[in-house]
Amino acid sequence: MIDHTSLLNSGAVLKKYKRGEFLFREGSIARYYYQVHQGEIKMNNYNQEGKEYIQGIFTKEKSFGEPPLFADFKYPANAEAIVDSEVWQLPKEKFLKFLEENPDIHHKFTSTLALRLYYKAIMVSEISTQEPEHRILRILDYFKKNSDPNTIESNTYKVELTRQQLADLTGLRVETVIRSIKKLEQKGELFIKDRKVYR
Amino acid sequence: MIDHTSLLNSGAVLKKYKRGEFLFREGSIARYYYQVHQGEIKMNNYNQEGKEYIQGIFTKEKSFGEPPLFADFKYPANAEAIVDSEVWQLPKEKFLKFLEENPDIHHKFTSTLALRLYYKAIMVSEISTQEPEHRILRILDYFKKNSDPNTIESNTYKVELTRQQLADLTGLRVETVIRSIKKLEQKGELFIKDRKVYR
DNA sequence: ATGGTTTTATGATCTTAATCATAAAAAAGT
DNA sequence: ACTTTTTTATGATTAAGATCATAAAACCAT
Repeated sequence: MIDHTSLLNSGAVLKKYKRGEFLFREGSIARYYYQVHQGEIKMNNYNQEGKEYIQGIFTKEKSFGEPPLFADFKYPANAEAIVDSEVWQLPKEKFLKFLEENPDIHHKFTSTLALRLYYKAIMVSEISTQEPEHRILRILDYFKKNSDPNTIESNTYKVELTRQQLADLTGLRVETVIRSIKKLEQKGELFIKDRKVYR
Repeated sequence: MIDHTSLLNSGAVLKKYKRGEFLFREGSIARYYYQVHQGEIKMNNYNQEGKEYIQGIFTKEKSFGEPPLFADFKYPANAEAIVDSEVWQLPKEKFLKFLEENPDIHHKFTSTLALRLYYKAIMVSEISTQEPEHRILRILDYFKKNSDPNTIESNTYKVELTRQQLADLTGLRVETVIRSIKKLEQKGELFIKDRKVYR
C-alpha cells in the first residue's frame, strides 16, 4: 500500500514474527500502521470454546488493522502470523502525518476501507442467510478475484487455502467444508486435483 | 452528517419514500449520497427463500450507502424505508466535490467508515461463532450505545426494535429470538415490560 | 367500533450442520 | 530415515435452531 522508500522515510521498521505469533490482540489499543512485507498475516477472533473466525488474510504489501487508527476504538480482532513473516510497523502519529502530506494515498486508504466494508457486508449476509455450499463459493470467488492475475491459468484459480481456513472464513466446521467441496465438485462448480481445489 | 444548509447549497433535494419503498437495490450503481431527514431506512439483503438480513438501520441525520461512492463497486444491499421517510439526496459528483472542499468532513466520513467496519467485524464474528443469546445481547448493546443518551433513563435502554428485526439483524428466526429473550430475562440480563425489552 | 394487520407467543416436529470417533495421506521437523 | 504434526477424509450420532402450526394480544386504518 505504501512504498518502501516512503515507509523508511517516515520512520517505519521491519519486524519479524514467527508462525503463530500475535502482532496484537483483540481489545488492545492501536498504536501502529502495519503492512506485510513477507509472509501471511490473518486477523481473527476466538470464541470461548476456541472456535476461530478469520476476518481476513493479508499477504505481500497489504496493510491491515488501520480502521482503529482513523476512529477511536480498540482492535475488534487479533493479528496472527500464519507463517514466518516480516511486517512494516509505523507509529500511528507518523502514519497519520504521512497521509496528511499525501492526500492521494489518503484517498486510496479510504477506498480500501470502503471495499473492505463491501466484503464484510457480503460475508455477514452470506453467513446469516446462505447454506454452506453457497458460502464456500463466495469465499473462493472473493479470493480468486483478489489473487494475482498471473497465477490464474486458463481462468482457473488454484485455492491455496486449507479446508480448515475455509471453515474459519465461513463459520463452518472443517468436516462440513470437506463434504461441501465434494458436492460442489460433483455439481461441476469446481474441481479437485491432488487434494487442491481449483475454481 | 452534513448540515442542511450545506446540503442545500451543494444541490441536495429532499425525497419522500413510503414505508416499504426501496431507495436503491442490491447490485445497482451508486449515484447519490443519502442522508435521513425524517423516518427510518434499513439496508438489507434477501436470500432466495426471502429470508432477510438487515445490514443496518439508519435514523435522523444518519447517512448510508456511501462506501460505493469511494470505491468502484455496486451496492451490496438494498435500501428500504421502514416507515414513511424523507431523505436528502445529493448527486455523487457534488458530494465528492463537497468533501474535497471540506477536508474536516471528509475525515469524519473516513472515521464513520472505520467505525462501521468495526461493527461489521464484530457482527460477522458473533454470527459465525456465538450462540443466539450472545448475539442478541451484542445487538442490544450496540443499539444502546448508539442511542440518544437522553432516552436512557437510569442506565436502562428501551429497545424499539421488534423481535423480527432483532432476528434479521442477528441471522436468527423470530421464534428463536422470542425464546432467547425470555431466557435472558430469567438470567437477569434484561427485562420485559409490556412486551418491550429493556437493557 | 370494527376489521385487518402486525407482533408476540408457545408447543411439536424436523433437518442440517455440529460433534464425535477414527484413520490415512501428506508435509514438516529433527 | 523416522517421528511428529497437519491436512484430508468418512461414517455414526447428536443437538440446536429452524420449521410448522396455531393463537392471542396489540396496533392501525377507516
